[in-house]
Formats: sequence, C-alpha cells, structure tokens
Amino acid sequence: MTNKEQYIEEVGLFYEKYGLPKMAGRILGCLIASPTDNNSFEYIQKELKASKGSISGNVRLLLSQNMIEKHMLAGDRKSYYKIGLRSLENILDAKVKSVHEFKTILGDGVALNVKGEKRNKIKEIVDYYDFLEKEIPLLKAKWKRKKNKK
Amino acid sequence: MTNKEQYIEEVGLFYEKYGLPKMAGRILGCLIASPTDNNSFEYIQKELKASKGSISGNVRLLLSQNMIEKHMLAGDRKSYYKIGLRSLENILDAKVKSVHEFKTILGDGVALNVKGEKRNKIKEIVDYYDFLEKEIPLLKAKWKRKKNKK
DNA sequence: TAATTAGTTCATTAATTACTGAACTTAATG
DNA sequence: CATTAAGTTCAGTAATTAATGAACTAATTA
Repeated sequence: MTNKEQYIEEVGLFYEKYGLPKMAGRILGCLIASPTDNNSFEYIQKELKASKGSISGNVRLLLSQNMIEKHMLAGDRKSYYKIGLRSLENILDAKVKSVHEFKTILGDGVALNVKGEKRNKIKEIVDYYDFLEKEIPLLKAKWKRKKNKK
Repeated sequence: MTNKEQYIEEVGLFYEKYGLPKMAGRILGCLIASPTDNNSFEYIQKELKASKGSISGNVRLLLSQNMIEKHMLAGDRKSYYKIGLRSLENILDAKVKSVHEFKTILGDGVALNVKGEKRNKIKEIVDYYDFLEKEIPLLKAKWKRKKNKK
C-alpha cells in the first residue's frame, strides 16, 4: 500500500467486486484514510474529483447501509461524514440476511414440486441455516460481554 | 409462489440484487425447483429458453462458487447438474471472507495516516471481526457434532 | 471417415448501471 | 429580498456487463 490515491481506488474495486458502485467504495476509502472524522461533502468531492451528483447519491447509499455516519458542527451548515462504528457489524448482519433470504428461496422452490431424496437433502441445508440463525445473535451478545469486562 | 417460471425469475432477481448475473440465479432456481437431481444442460437450456453460450458461462460461474455440482451418468455423455449440498455453507463462507477482506482494507487505510481517537475506534471494529473470525468456525464444528448425534 | 452430439468460445449486440453537469431546492447571510 | 452556499434531482451520456448466435472443438456413433 503506497499512497492514499491508490488505496482509494483499491476500496473502489473491492466494492465493484461485490456488485456495488465503485464510487461508493471510493468514498468509503476516502473516509477511512482521512486523518480525522470531520470530512465535509466538499472535501470528499475534491479528494475524489467526481461530480456532486455522484457523491450525493453514493453518500446516501452508504448511509442507508450504515457504512458511514453524518454529523454536523455548531455554527456551520456543512454536512460532515465519517465511517460508521458499526460498519463491520452491519456487514455481517447484511450477510446473514442474505443467507436467510436464500433459505426462503430454497423453501419456496422445494414447495413447488420436489419430493423424496432431493427434498430431504434440501431440508438438511435449511436446518443448518436455522441453526446459524439462532447462534449468530448469541455470538454478538458474547462479544458485548467480553468487551464490557475489559 | 404460483408457478415454476415465476419462481425462476424470482431467484434471478435475487442474484441480480447481489450483483451477480441474473441468468446464474435463473439456473439455480431451475435446479432447485426441478423434481430430480439429474438435470442436463439441454434441460436447463430448454427450461430457460436461453442461449447455449449463456448457460455454459453461468453454469461455470455457479460451479466455481460451489453453488451447483456436476455429475455424469453411465453410458451417457451428457453432463448433469444439481444444487450443491453445501450451497448454504458456501454462501456463509463467502460472506465471512468478504468481511475478512474488509478488515484488511480497514487496516491498510488506517496505516496510511490515521492517528489518535479515530485510530482507536477503527481498532475496535477490527477486534470485533477478529473475534468473529475465531468463533464462526467453532459454530460450524458445533453443528457437525449436533448432526452426528441425531 | 462422415455425421451427429454436447458443449465451449468469442465477437457482436443488447441491456443495465453509473457518472456528469446543469437546473433546482432550501437555508442562511449581507 | 437579492446573493451565496450546500446539497439534491434528474435527463442525457458514458461505461460496464450480460446474452446471443455462429463458428469451433472433442468425442462418439453409423
């Protein structure tokens, strides 16, 4: 990792790989690598040399995913952005949600026509996810206990 | 959920939502909803009314993600496909991998310039993921024990 | 060894998605 | 109340990604 510009592009590519707008990743990279948490819209725009429209739309996307947070400063009408403290937790939640959705899809599909052996096999996959769906929230609770002890 | 055709489109949209080719999702839907596990290339193509090229490419994608499996039948040179038994497990693994990647990205970014308060905050996120990275494999082991007991 | 079958590859085209930039809204300041 | 400032919206365009279909390979079969 050499410089900030290169780093920002890398985060952009990471986002692109997962089917999200590269610009959203670049904004995130910009907010991670900036020295402070007070990053104005203008700062982001100048840093990324992109249009206001694109920054506006992608900032909104990142806010909706709780990857970044917005805050204001007294006597200043600019908006400031920083990476969200819960960003990693949110990623995991989103992923768990996607697996849950897929479980539903499996169930719906099987209900259509599937019988016998194949039906049992799919049932096994669904059981596995039911288990995870119960266990993962416990894991989060465990982390909170661990953190409070420290 | 009314009919198979509608269901297949729904799985396509699910895939599209996560930035993957809709056709890959449609193939997956076709393999879930088909009555058996012996689904030939030809069967898939006719069911989806799509080009051989598209089926070929997207089948390969699904194989590479371990979402489907290929098998042959004696005295028959056609290829047959079925949903993978580990498909759900593979989704979770992929998600965990993506979170791991993001942890690396956070670390790289912070190394660039970040100090003080902000650095500590990011450290906290990284710690949370380190915890998960250790715990999730234990969860999978727990499932295996539970399943063997039954 | 000609014909058929099963599937792959890849150039072209179609469809989708993201970015820009200008007009607009909302709110504050002179 | 005109001006500036901060951002949003959206139509048009650019860039990306996926699907088609025809030519091709490789492996049988007549």
